[in-house]
Amino acid sequence: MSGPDPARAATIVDVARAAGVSRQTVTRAVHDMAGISPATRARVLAAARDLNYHPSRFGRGLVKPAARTLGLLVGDLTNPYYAELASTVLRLAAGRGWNVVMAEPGSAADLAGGADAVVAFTGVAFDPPSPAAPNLPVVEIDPPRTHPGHGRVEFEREGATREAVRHLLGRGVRRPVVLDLLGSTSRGRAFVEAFRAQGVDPFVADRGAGWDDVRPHAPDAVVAFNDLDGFRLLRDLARAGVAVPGQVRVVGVDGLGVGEFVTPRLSTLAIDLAEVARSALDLVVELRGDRSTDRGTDPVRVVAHRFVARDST
Amino acid sequence: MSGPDPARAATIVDVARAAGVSRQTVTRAVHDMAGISPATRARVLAAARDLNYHPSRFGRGLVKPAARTLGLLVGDLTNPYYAELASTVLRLAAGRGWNVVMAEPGSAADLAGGADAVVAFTGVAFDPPSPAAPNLPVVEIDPPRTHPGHGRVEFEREGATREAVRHLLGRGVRRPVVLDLLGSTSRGRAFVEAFRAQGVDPFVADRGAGWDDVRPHAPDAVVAFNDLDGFRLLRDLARAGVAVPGQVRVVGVDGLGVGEFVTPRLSTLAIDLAEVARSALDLVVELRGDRSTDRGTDPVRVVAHRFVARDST
DNA sequence: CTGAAAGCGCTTACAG
DNA sequence: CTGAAAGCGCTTACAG
Repeated sequence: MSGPDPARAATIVDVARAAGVSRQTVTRAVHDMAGISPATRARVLAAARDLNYHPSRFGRGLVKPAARTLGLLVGDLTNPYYAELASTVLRLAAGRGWNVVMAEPGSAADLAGGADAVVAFTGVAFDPPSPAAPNLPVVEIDPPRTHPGHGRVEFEREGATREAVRHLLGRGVRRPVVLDLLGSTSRGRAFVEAFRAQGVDPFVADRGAGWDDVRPHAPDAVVAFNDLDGFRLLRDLARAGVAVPGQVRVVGVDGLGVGEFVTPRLSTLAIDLAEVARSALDLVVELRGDRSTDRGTDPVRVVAHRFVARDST
Repeated sequence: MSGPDPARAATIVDVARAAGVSRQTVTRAVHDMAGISPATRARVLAAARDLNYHPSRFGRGLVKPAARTLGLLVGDLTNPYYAELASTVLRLAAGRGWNVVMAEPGSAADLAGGADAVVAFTGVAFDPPSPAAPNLPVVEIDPPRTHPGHGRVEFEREGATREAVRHLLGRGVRRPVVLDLLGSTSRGRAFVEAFRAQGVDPFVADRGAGWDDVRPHAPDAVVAFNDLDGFRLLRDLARAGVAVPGQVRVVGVDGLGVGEFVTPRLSTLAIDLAEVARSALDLVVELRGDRSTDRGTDPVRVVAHRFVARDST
């Protein structure tokens, strides 16, 4: 009684043996192909069931054209900003016949192993396991620093930031506070510079600062790090009995759709995430085709923010 | 001059030939293994670069243990409800060593081909390509109907719904409107039954109905189809100058975190999506191990909603 | 440090 | 209607 090792997963050969047929007859049954008698098909399918047979993706992929797989590394899906980008990428990728394997930062290593190309949008730099995945096309969205060989979708913030600043100044703002990550990100720097260019020196506090931390500076405007932070600030101001935009004006960054539903509706720097997704996928295709000669300059696309004035300013 | 077909992607053999070495030496170079001279490694890597060589996931997967792949089919990621579930599944799956390939409904066919198991959470039933993926473990979350052989995570709504109804009735509600998908879903039916059990017959309108459509019924409460719809309704009521909860009380369904930030804060039926995700992954594991004998009853987990009373009721 | 051989699990012609 | 053979692209022992 030396049957097949039960610890080992059943293969097509096990099924063939159990059904008393050849391997290709199993293939025919499983794929519902022509040229097989109903009786044989039933017998094979029963054997497959009994053995809990799962066809191997790898064996199959090796021998017939399979969908390309795009690795999508995306910061916290819980933030609608990332979720919306992911949603668009999913739709676009499906349209182009790609599968998408997703991960949030931390499980990046596996991602590179299972993907034919990677798009990363996390706020931190992405370093693929270099030699194990040679020539892996990587596109980073709004990366904190450039990485030679990677494609980039860059965000143009200056124009919209200047517009937001003009908007605030035109409404009498003189004591703005900019909330930014310690160490300062490009979004925070853009606001600080735009204010200074207009002769106003903003106070910069850490992103984590709440209204209580900021209040001593007697601000008449606060630039939140992103919309989600802006929502929280709006709530805290309401609780503290501070009128928005009457006493304090608030601006967010990201352009979340739900900003329409908070009170007051949050003004924000929005970006077209569908365009971002489209640009990223274009770059992936471009990088794949690259013969890796003349890689003098890395491919780049630029997408611009726009200022959306709602009720909070 | 009959070089390799340029249309065909380069394989390990092409690289070996170009570098003048054997296949396994290419493997050594690419995986940064010991037992290869620096000079050889450099030569191989250069050849890989020149030929734009991408190792085949399939060839590799066939021969060494690879991460399992979970297919996650999820309705519109743009809804934070689905996004939060996806986020949890991603985290949990990564912790268990699984990759996750995601899709939104429509590209389901490819999903089944590239995954070792599927979790579906879409609001519609999921039908995998049956014979081509025999024994594919499938778990559906809150499916509209049962499918023999599929695992299910079911939502228990009755308790929380009764609680919400008691809450409303206790505040004087007598003319509630329930917004539901035409054809009625379990969430809508649960509300209707709970109201009737208390001697109140609610008016049922289609989910798409706006405040203008509902107003003629002079409702003193509206049960929205989900939180997102509830946000919209809240906005429309504010514009129409209707006081919430003073004149009309509003309840949502889903328990979105952002419900904390709209005005008034939206009362809702919440569900612990982390628990839902955990249950689904447990079922996947259970189904994979199943020897497909004694499949008398399909595995099921039940997760209960709870009523979260905020300011809109 | 390097290579010849075997084999992973499947499908695609081809023969009968 | 069914099966024997070849081959997809890779890695893992094993030999030198």
